[in-house]
Amino acid sequence: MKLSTKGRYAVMALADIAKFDGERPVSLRDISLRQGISLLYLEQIFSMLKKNQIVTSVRGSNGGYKLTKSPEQIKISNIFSAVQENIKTVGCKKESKKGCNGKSAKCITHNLWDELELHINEFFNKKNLSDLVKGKNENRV
Amino acid sequence: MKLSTKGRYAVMALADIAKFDGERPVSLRDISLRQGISLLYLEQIFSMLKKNQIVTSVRGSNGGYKLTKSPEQIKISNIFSAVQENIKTVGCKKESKKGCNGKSAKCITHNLWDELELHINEFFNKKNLSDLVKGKNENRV
DNA sequence: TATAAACTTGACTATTTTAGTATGGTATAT
DNA sequence: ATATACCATACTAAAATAGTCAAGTTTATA
Ligand code: FES
Ligand code: FES
Repeated sequence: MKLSTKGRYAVMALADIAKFDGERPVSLRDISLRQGISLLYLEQIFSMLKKNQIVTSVRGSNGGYKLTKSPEQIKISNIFSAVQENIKTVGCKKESKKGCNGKSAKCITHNLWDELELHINEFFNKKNLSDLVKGKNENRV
Repeated sequence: MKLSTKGRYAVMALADIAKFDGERPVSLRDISLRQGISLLYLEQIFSMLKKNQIVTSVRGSNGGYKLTKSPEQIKISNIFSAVQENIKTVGCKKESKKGCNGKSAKCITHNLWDELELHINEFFNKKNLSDLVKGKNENRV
């Protein structure tokens, strides 16, 4: 079980914007250089973030992206669902009455994985962007 | 982020043994039929479980596998580490002083992922096999 | 003692997911 | 004008996952 780069980079990039936020929008080029993420990959990610109203864009020279809300209002769970990074712990389709492996009933472990998923989602709901930017004085980039 | 079948099946199969535990060892063939998991795949998984002393084996006809400890004593985290299903939330090497993407310092999101990993591992440390088998009266297989 | 059930080991492979690239645009500040 | 920066779609290489295959060894039981 590994967290994919898409979700991690999305949070990383948005935290970068939150940190360097000001009058002017932040360009992907700057984020790319500061965070060491491919520019082309960032464009792909930000296309999704924009579609889901996490950011707005300013085109043209000196353009870039801005957060639509204050960092406190942007939860990690919002970011993750925007880039379609979702946690799947169960082996079955959740809504379906059927279990995994085509069995007719939910398997013996189903509740365990379900509970885990709940735990993780709770964590992502509690955390927001400002939690990441708070320690501006620390030597993190 | 998806939980792999290796970890899920391992827990599933061990819960099956816990449930049908008795004098005789439980054969992989029975587990395969009851849980709908490929016999060949189960063999691979149980080879690891045995190496890590989660189960003992009885060879030959009427043989099979038995738990080495009581279900209460077998934590999900034990099972996961036995089959090498480990959670990776961070993008960097944990021990290294370096951050992800070859940066010299830990990135702005590092602590967040680290905290998440801690949460998940806590969950797996709290849960054991007997938690799964308790509800024998429910209509789960 | 023949036989079948069941564990043991290592290598192999197909599928899926991830993590990007590549290409060819459009909009706008200077 | 032109460079900067967003926008959109398609493609691809690499890694991880989810198994399969082959060739055994061991032992209960008929
Ligand atoms: S995980 Fe849902 S039925 Fe097995
Ligand atoms: S996750 Fe550890 S440095 Fe980025």
